[in-house]
Amino acid sequence: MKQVKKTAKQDNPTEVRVSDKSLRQFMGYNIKRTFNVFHSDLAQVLAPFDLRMVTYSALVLIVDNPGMRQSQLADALAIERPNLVVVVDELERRELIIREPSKTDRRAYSLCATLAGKRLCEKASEANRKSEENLLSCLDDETRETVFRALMLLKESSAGGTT
Amino acid sequence: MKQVKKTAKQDNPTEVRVSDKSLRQFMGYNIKRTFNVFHSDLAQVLAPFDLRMVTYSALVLIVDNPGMRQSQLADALAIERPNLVVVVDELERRELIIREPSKTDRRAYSLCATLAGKRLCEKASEANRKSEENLLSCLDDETRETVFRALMLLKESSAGGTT
DNA sequence: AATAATAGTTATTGATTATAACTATTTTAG
DNA sequence: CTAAAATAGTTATAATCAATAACTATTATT
Repeated sequence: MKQVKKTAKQDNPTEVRVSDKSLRQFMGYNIKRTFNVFHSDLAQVLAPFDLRMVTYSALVLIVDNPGMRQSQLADALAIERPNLVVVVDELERRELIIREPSKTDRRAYSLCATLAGKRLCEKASEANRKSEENLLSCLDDETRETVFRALMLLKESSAGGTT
Repeated sequence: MKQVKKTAKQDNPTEVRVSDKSLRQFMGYNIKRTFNVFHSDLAQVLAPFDLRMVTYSALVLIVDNPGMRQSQLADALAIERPNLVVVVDELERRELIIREPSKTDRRAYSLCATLAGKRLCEKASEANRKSEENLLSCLDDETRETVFRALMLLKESSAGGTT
């Protein structure tokens, strides 16, 4: 991550504060900056569990959708199949999930979380909830609900969701 | 959304729709998916101007802050100085900005937009506004304002980013 | 039976992001 | 004033992430 530094040079007229007021008028800019906050926060929250955002998201989806296929997982995560392989490999190596051959299609694997996987998932999600609660503490309940619904509408307005 | 194929396998229980309901409960997840929508939209909007998100953002900041230094720009964009060099190089090569040696500090450059840079910036911003207006059309004015203020609060709650 | 399509994989490339070290200055400390 | 530290911009390089083509083994289509 990037740290903001403060220079000692204050008397120089070119050292005036940088304005991003034009960019702030765009919703996309504000969403990006806000996402950065949530992203770096989540990275810190997940670090103790040795999970990254993508491995965590994958684990949650597998816990919620036992028996799902890798291609479904790739679709849900909006990442390419080849890039998912290493993610699933890691989860399997750590015995958080198992890959068992599908009974009905011998090309495919069924992904299921192990007990350890479910436990880790629950702990990580609980930590995530706590941390988000903290981040969201600056908003009252009604505002949260409004923002929540608005984001749902926005992200589904553009069909598919795949980047 | 992805449609499950109507094949003979439709009766296979593993072919069931994937649920992301656990992830949806997290604001961070919804913000990320929403950002993806805005990001890919912006990429399409900027393509005709031969601008990427980072070159566009840099240009806007330089237009708004004439004489700013590269290190200030890097801070404002939250990217590393070395990675900014190629961005500034490109903007200068295309004669959208000029890099002139600072009068007061011979290590530094003052960045200023050219007339062409200002014009391109204005056109790109106008296209961006139109496109965002379209994306935001699913929200009424009051909701937009609420979301806007909420994002401002959230992104500034965690002290960082653009000063 | 021949052909096309799919699931997962490998290899590879390109883009993005981060780190270390260099130069030319400027600032600070003794 | 001089020596050491800090800063602005740069280069080179490494690490990470995302995208594409092609391969295998199956399954589906005609």
